[in-house]
Amino acid sequence: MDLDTVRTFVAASDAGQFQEAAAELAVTQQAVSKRIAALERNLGVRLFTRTPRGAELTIDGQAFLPHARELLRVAERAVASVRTGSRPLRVDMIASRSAASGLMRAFHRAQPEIDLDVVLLFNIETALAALRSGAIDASFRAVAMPGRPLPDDIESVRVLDEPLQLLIGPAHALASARSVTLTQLAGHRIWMPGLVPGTEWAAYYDDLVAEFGLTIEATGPNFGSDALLDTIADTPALATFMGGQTRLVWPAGHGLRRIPVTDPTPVYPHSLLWHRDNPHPGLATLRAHLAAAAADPDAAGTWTPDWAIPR
Amino acid sequence: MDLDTVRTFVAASDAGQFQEAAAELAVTQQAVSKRIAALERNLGVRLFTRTPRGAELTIDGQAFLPHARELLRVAERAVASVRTGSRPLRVDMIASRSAASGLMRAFHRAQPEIDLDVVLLFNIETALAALRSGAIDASFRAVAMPGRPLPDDIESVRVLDEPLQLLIGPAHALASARSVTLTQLAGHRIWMPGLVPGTEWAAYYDDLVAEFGLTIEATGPNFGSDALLDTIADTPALATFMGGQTRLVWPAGHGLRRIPVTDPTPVYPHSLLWHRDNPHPGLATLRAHLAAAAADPDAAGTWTPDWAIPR
DNA sequence: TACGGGTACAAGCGTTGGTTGTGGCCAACG
DNA sequence: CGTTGGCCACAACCAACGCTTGTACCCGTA
Repeated sequence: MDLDTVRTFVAASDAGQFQEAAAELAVTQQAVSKRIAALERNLGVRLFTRTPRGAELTIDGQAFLPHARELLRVAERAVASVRTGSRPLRVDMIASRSAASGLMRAFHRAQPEIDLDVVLLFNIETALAALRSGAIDASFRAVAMPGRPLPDDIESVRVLDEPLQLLIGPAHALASARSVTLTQLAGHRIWMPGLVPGTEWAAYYDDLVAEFGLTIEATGPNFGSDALLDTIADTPALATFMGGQTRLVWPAGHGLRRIPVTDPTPVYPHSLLWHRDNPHPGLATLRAHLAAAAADPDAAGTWTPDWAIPR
Repeated sequence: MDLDTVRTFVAASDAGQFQEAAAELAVTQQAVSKRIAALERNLGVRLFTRTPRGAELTIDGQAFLPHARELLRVAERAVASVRTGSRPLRVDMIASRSAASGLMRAFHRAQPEIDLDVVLLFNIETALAALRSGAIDASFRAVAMPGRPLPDDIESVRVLDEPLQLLIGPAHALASARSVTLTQLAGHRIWMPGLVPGTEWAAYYDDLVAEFGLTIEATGPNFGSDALLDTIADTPALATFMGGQTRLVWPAGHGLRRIPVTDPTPVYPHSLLWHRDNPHPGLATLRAHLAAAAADPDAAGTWTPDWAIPR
């Protein structure tokens, strides 16, 4: 199906006749007639009843019309998403399931007129390059380069500390615990599939392992969270970490448990990063929204890597 | 833009390389390459970075991808809307602003997995023909043929009585009234633009006029509800009727008032009509939903035309 | 009965979009 | 360090699509 054909259908429907639609689209009436005929042939239904004074929609055409309009709307948004200059605000985040996603959903609810696009870049270095080139407008990240401060032209603000919780199945030794401490986890197998070296998540857990002597297995490809949850639920000796604010589709009947981790609570610190000179109007709105919405978290009793962007 | 091109983009993005995408789409690798190149030329941005072992998305490509998927989803729904056999439940109603629209929105919230399409047919005769031919599955209508009962193969159930209210501007003589009676309205100008002869609305107001001696002006084309509301707000001597449950975008600063009408309250009786032999599975669900949701209205103190479908 | 306004059909033709064939690039491997 | 394998881009060729011009047909109206 060709969107020009769909546009022709909508124009003919609005005009009530092919000739006027043809004039609007700057083609001949015969071209409109052939386009409509081709669309009808593709769909297998008649869309217009031709009359001596024009063409009016059949019932099938009436049913198709709103879908056609929606198609054109979506197509326009798709084109706008890559338009240079005045494109939607493009935000990078560390993972689609992270707390940053929740922040952006809340922002979208508060400012629905600001068009958003989310991308997931590989790591902080890619994100910084993209911020500087203008390919993205903002990035939710936790870290500077290892051991290095952020460059001068990148600004940042700490927006959310996401506490990690332990996710375990019903047969796990800690299944009945109200909470666990990090030191209690020493010796337990913690499984984090899909941790890619070079990413901040990998660095985060590397540091966590080094500081508290945990055994984290990052082996194996990531088959998706469903497979992960299945395995966790079925394997008594296995546990995994999960963002405490993640609202996932909770599988029924698995008996999965979330156990808070304390003394200290490992938190993942999300900061918003942006380029000093980025002129996108939505960026200022996003910064204002996050500044107003971000409750200043209590840093006592929590753990973050020392390379995190300071607040 | 061509949807085959968009499909090619999504396939190449999923496969991570053009060759595999080409195999899936049953075309040559060169065709995929040309399609992607054409899409990039149209959009003005590079979507993939070509590497010796495949192609991976650029940031622009990542931003475009969800829009492309959405485009394909919408296109599929559009095609499904006119597919013969197993198409969405197609429901006709008397007006997009009527209470039937609210009922269908509630049904969609309760049963979001049932795909719906709404069409607006001219009058009851068209609707009956469409029900019989299977072009539509259900119709919200108020009346049988004037003076004739419904045919045997059409079944019906009364689902909602919609009370009409008076809509007036702040300078109208009745602006401060808590409620008005129908007899009080005699002599006042009531303006209902866009009442088309041959429709049930026209018949409804004809009967209302005849029974209570009102003066209803149906003259003039319908320039849309915004223009209607503007005129009502600015003209002290003008009033109009409006469905009491209509939730419209209430214009600010107009000072418009809704006054309940009593003794009796004119109500518009909505019934659901369907063909006895219609096999659409969504129809049974809709009927069950409406039967459960419809509160049996109190008929005392209300007025409906005598040709309404009896309850 | 002619006219005007609308649509559909036919013929001609340029352009698009597919295929085959080929070359270039880069990583992996002997 | 050269060869091989896998992948993408470019070129040439060709069929098919889609637009234009010209024309016929239909129907309400003067």
